[in-house]
Amino acid sequence: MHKLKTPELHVECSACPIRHRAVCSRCESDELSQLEEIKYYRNFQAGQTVVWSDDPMDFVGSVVSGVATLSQTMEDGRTQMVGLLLPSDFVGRPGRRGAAYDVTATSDLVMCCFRKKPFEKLMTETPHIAQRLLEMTLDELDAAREWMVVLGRKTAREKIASLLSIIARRYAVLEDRQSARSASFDLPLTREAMADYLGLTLETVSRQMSALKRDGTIILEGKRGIVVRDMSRLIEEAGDDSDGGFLV
Amino acid sequence: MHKLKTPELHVECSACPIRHRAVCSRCESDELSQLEEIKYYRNFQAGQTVVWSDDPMDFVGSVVSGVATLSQTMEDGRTQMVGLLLPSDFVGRPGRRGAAYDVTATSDLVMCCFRKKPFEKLMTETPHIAQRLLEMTLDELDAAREWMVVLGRKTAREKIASLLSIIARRYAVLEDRQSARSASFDLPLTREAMADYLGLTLETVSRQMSALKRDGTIILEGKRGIVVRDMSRLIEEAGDDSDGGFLV
DNA sequence: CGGGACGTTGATAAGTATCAACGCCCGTGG
DNA sequence: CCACGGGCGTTGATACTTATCAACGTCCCG
Repeated sequence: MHKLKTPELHVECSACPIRHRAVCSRCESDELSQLEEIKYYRNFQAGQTVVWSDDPMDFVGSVVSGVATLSQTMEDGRTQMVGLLLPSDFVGRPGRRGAAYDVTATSDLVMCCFRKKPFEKLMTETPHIAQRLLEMTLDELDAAREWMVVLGRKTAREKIASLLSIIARRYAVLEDRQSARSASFDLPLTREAMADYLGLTLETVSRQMSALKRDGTIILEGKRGIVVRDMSRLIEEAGDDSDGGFLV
Repeated sequence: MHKLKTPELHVECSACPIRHRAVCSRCESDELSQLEEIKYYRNFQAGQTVVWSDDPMDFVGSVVSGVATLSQTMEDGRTQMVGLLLPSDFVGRPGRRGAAYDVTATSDLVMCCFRKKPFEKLMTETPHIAQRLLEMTLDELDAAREWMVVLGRKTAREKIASLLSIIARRYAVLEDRQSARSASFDLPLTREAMADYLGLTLETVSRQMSALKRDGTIILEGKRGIVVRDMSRLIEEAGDDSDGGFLV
């Protein structure tokens, strides 16, 4: 499907693109060099599975570039995505043996991994890592709860608008363009993946995307390209009282 | 509505019913006595609001007894419950000024509170508290994600069965009766609160409760009393592949 | 006795899922 | 080089689940 990229063998932490957002962001240079010793990079192609739910997982790590999803599948095949992992997001849980969810790369993906045992040891020794991990986990908990509102109470149209504005917001933060009125980005998800995220069918996703396009809220450029002329309008469509961090 | 109970003025941490489950569970006796100094109890009547979303919140704390809910309300009044707080659960986020959600007592409630500033200071000094808080937050994140599957992919009947089995499980854990085949408990929620938790209307909740009763999966004793003769049957109705921790 | 909170049940409407057909794009192999 | 096929997306017709609107019942308290 895609060509195999040559893995980047090793990047200095100090030159790392997620240096000041990831789990290591609070570390001093000596702590960083300890991490440097136990870290290694892994590359995944779009579509590849990083780990399967319940498989033993002997590492934790950060997304350096690309996008991955966390999802859970019921016995009969219904699946629900429970997390979207963008650069700087953390994967894996210290103190647990197996993975709790399927982790799948939806684009080519680079991860910075730490073997779990040494990472756990480091965590008990360097509070800066544990502190940052707590902070990130609390943020993820907030995001999960925000998503519960989307899943439980929003209409299909609002769900789509919510997903688009969350992705736009997260890219804006990563690229430091948070105050822009407009946004354009490539959707890192197929219609089916969007459906799994939103608790809808792919047909409903497709129809609502068409509807938002017809109404001029978004412009579609090819299958994946999204242009949002007016973020505040999209946020309005999402039915949020909060502006989602835009235009504060 | 209910009589005001005389507050328990002070309980020794060592005699506290949630001593070994709450955020303090890892603490040594000297750490416990530091917590003892900054703690105070607050009582709430059923129906009372503990804090409103976005209100300043100068404390964090643990539920000692009773039940509370975390919920979020959209501009137009739609509300979604995003958490159910049972004894030993933690409320509030260190490092944030305002509350993120409405916290409401759904039964008479006793909370063990810590003023936020001293608690945050203590957290940086005693890793046992931060460690336990990280662990609890990761558990909550898992619970939130499990709930996303319920909200996004389950039918009304499965949602009701899921809620009942989660409540049964949590009570069983609190009371150390985890391996019982049957369970009976009082629902700490009205039909409307259940609906807000499940992303349904109260009418649908009522109908599905009646259906589960008609089919013999549950027995209703009055409005709130629930008897589950066979937990495995309820879990089957919930559509879970995991048994939710029962009958392992 | 009246009123209000809570719960149940019924009739109907609305939103979304399901089943099905079709279009586009791109890579592969004859 | 072109035809084929598969992955992905769109659109339509219809079915089904759940929401909405409404009536009524029960219990408890003033």
